[in-house]
Amino acid sequence: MSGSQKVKVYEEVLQQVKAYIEEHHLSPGDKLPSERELSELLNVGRSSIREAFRALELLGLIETRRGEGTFMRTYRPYHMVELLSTFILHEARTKEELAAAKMMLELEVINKILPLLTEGHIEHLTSLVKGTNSEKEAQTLHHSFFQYLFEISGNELLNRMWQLIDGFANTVHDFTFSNSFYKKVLEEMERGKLNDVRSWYEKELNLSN
Amino acid sequence: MSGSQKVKVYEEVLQQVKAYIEEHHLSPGDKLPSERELSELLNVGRSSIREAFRALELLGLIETRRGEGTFMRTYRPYHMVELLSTFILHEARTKEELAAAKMMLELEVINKILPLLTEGHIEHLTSLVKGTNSEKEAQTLHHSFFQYLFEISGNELLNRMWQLIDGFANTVHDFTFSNSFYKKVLEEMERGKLNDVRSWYEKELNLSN
DNA sequence: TCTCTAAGCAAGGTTATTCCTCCTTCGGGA
DNA sequence: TCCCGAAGGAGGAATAACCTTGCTTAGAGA
Repeated sequence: MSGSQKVKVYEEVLQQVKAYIEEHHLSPGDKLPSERELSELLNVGRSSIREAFRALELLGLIETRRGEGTFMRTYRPYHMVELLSTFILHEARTKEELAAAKMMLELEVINKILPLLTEGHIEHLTSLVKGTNSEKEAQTLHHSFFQYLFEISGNELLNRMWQLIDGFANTVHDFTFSNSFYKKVLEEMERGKLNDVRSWYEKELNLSN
Repeated sequence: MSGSQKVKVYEEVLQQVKAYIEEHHLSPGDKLPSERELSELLNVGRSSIREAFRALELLGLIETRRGEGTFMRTYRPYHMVELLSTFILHEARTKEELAAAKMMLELEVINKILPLLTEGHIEHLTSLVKGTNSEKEAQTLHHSFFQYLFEISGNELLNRMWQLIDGFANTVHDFTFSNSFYKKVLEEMERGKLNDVRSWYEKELNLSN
C-alpha cells in the first residue's frame, strides 16, 4: 500500500531542536534545555531526545557535559570527519567531487581578497611559506595559508564551507602542494592577477595523485 | 578508578562497529547485526547501540529499515550536508555572503562544463532563455538554467551545495537577472571564454540590490 | 497441486523506569 | 571569611515492555 512515509521521531526532534535554536536565537556557548525538559516539551521519550543529541554531537554541532547540560558549540568538524574517513576511502566519485569543491573555494577566496590585500598580509603569508621546510608541515601550511585568506575575506559562510570540505578532503586524499605553488600564488597576488593560479592548482593536484 | 571515564559507550560502539565492518569486509548493501545481537555481543544496552546507529544513519553511512535490519550504504554526504548547512547558515548568513557563495557556485559550474558543452546543450539553454519573457518567470529561468548546467557537470556535491544556497538566497533576497545576462553567458559559452562573465554577474547583482 | 491466508517470528521504533555518576550550588560550622 | 559536605540537577546507561512492519511458513480450501 502507501509507502510508509514514517518520519522517525529522532528526525522530528532534530527539526524541533533546530527550530528551538532559531526561535531563541541561541549562539555557541548557550545552553539547550535538558534532555528531560525537551522530552516533556516535545512529548517524546527521553531516548529519542538522546538519539537526536548524540547525532548532533557526532556532527560537532553541540556538546554535552555530564551533570551540566547540553550546549551549542562553535562548529568543529573534527570528530565526524575522523569517523567518516574510514568508511569512504574507496569511493572515487565523491573523492573527485570533494577535490573540485575544495579547489573552487580556495580559488574563490584568493580572488575575493585580491582588492583587500595589504603589504602586511603578503608579509605574513610569505613568512608562513618560508617557515615551512619539512614535508610533514606541508598540510599544516596549506591549512593555515588558506585559513588566513578566509579570515581576510571576512566571509564566514565561505570559510565554514571550506573548513568542512577541507576536513573531508584531507581524510580521503593527501593534498600536498609543493612549496613553489604558494610562492607563485604570492607573486601573482602582488601583481593583482590570478588568471593562471587555476592551472597551477590543477598541476599540483596531478602531481599528488 | 581514575575518576572520569570520559569515553561514552556509544562512541565505543562506533569504534566497535567500524572494526566489525572491517573485519567482516562489509560492503554497501550488506547487513549489520541486529541491535539486540550487537547489544549482547558488545555487552552494552540496546539504547547505546541505537544512539550509535542513529548517528551513523545521520551521517549517511548506514540505513535502517524497520522490521528488516540495518544495512551498509553507499556513502552520500548530501544528507548530512543539508543538516549541517542549515546550522552553519544560521550562524553566518548575511545577504552578501549568500550572494557571494551563490555566485561562486554558478560561475564554477559554467567553468566546469565548458569543455563538455555540445550543440545540443546550447540549443536547450537558448530555448530556455527565449521562452522566458515575463518577469514572473525570471526566477524559474535562473533556477532551470543553472540546474541544467549542474546536471551536465555531473558533480552532485556542487549541485547540492548550490541548491541549498540558492534556496536560502531566494528567501532572503530576490535575485533577478535580466534576460540579456543569459544571452551573454551563452555567447561566451560558444566562444569557450568566460573571463568576463564574472563582471556581468556582478553588475546584475548591483542592479538588483 | 496450487493459491491464499493466518500465525509466528525477527527486527526496528518508542517509551518508561530505574539506578548511577558527575557537577554545581548553597548553607552551616570552624 | 573560608571550607566542606549534603542536596539537587543533569547526563549516562541498562533494561523491560509494547508496538509496528515485513518476511516466512504452514495449513486450509479450491
